[in-house]
Amino acid sequence: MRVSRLYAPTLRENPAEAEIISHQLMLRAGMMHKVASGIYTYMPLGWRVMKKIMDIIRDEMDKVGGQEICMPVVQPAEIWQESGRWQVYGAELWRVKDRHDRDFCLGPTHEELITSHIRNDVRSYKQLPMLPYQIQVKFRDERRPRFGLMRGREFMMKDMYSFDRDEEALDKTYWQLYQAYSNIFRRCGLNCRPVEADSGAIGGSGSHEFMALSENGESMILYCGSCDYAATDEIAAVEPVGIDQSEALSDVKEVYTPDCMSVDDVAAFLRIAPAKMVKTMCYQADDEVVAVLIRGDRQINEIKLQNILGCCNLVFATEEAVRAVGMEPGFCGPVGINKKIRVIVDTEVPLVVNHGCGAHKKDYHLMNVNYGRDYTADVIADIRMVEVGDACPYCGKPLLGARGIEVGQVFKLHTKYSSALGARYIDENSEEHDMVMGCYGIGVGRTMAAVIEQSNDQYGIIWPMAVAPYQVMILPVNDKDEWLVEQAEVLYKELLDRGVEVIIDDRHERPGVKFNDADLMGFPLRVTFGKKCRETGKVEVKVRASGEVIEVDLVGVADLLLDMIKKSL
RNA sequence: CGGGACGUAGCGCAGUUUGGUAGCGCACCUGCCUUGGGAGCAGGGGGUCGUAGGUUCAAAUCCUGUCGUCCCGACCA
Repeated sequence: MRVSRLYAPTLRENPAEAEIISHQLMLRAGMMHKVASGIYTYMPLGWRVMKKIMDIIRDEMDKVGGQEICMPVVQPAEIWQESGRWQVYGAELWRVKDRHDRDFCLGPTHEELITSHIRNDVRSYKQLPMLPYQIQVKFRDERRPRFGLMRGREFMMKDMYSFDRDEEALDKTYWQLYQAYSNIFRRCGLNCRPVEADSGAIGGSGSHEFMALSENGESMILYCGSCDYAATDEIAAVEPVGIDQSEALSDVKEVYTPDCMSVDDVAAFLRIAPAKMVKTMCYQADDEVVAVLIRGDRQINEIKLQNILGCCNLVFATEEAVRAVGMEPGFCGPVGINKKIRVIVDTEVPLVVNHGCGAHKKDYHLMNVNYGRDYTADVIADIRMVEVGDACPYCGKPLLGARGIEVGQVFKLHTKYSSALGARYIDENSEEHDMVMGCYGIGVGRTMAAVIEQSNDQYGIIWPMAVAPYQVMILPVNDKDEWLVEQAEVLYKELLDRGVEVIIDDRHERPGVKFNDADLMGFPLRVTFGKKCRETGKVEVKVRASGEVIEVDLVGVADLLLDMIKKSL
């Protein structure tokens, strides 16, 4: 490629809309254009990177027995109604109608569709496992698209679905994909960490997210510095910590606490630590109101809570709903609570001796309350949001925190979709079983953005060799020097012939402009043809990542470049 | 969906308070000059001021509606 012909409108200044570095650099390097909020055109440089990432993915998918297919973007409503997700999926599901007023949607994911194919095509255990995958555009009408490709409404995603005969086989497939994912992100040059994750609305249990570590990540992860444990803050398990456990139980005392609605108010008013309080929060879980108890200084993890309750909708109960079950908003407590209300208690609460809590009465709290003596729970469970410094659930060492970009996720779906859509097979004994499924996604654009987040400097992008849009840039400093230009052109042709992805900056520009664009676009290797070449026959090879400059004889520079490329792949 | 801000040339912005010929920098085109880190000089092209309506002799500027975009929050395979 010649830069004079390259369709890559570079910008000297950052567009105002871009907040994070990857978004800014992609726009400045002319890799993409915004079309609408969360919808982008990939320009030639951006698309070359996308294709390289996709090829790495294909290679690893094929290695584990995957077979690439391509399913449509538009899907009929029927299969979504069959799985029940037509109702469950909210406004994020982009619904459209055809000219006959029939319902369709733009696929946000393809479990329904692939399962409907497999149920028709696969009947016998002899055909399992089956591992179809695709790299396809997905649509999710996000409430708030953000950060360029990081969270778009239209985005490129690889999704594989596995169909196995039983849990044991699924487990094997799952860990093969887990390993394949580790390979993919390593080959893309990402510093990536798999973490235990919630399986979310897609259902099922057993999931890992692959997190590219980055300050700009949208997810919080907790990990242990001493062992392998790592999890998202959504599910990270925590060990309960006791408070004043040697203290003797005291008698319950009612105290007047005017205008003290929050834990902090009460704790300040009574001069006790918030950790000595227990707060009672009321949630609307589908049709039921539940009371949830947690230590005053802790936060409830609503994902853990929802998983324990097994409900679809979990929201904070309205004041009316709270009053309707006989409680006083702001002064809720577990003692003497309406017996019809389920009480969920965090594992730490029974370990707080002589704690404070609401008295069920406006402007009053109770002191010296104790679990077991004064009240009981329907469920005791870990429903607490993890905090940095909490003990690792495996080895007890303090957990560390980091932010991450979720670039991939592997799920065990079990039989959620196969049973809903009737994907069954016949075993050796002529018995029919639901297939056991898994699904495995990778955000391609997000992976590209994550690479840039992790690999850039003040001058621009620093592409790892494996995903660079071009491996080598040839840069003749002075285009008036015909001899010099000719030497550069000879090398350009030789590299092309030898299969190197090479680009030559043949523009009539001053050197500074060329150097800056080369740095911005981030090509891993740069060969500079300058005065030195005429005087000594040497050119400069500059390594973008390290800044290292090697002076080499023009003769043999192609061999050197091929060698350097090979070593960095 | 709640809160905040912004829509003026491809990009970054000024002009709006106090209505009166639409501007600056970058980019682009021509010429000269320059060629190892976004040079200089001279000339030039490009904008229904998001959009619809209203007030006014006169609207980028004031009023109303509407659309879009971004940020914070809520939400999220």
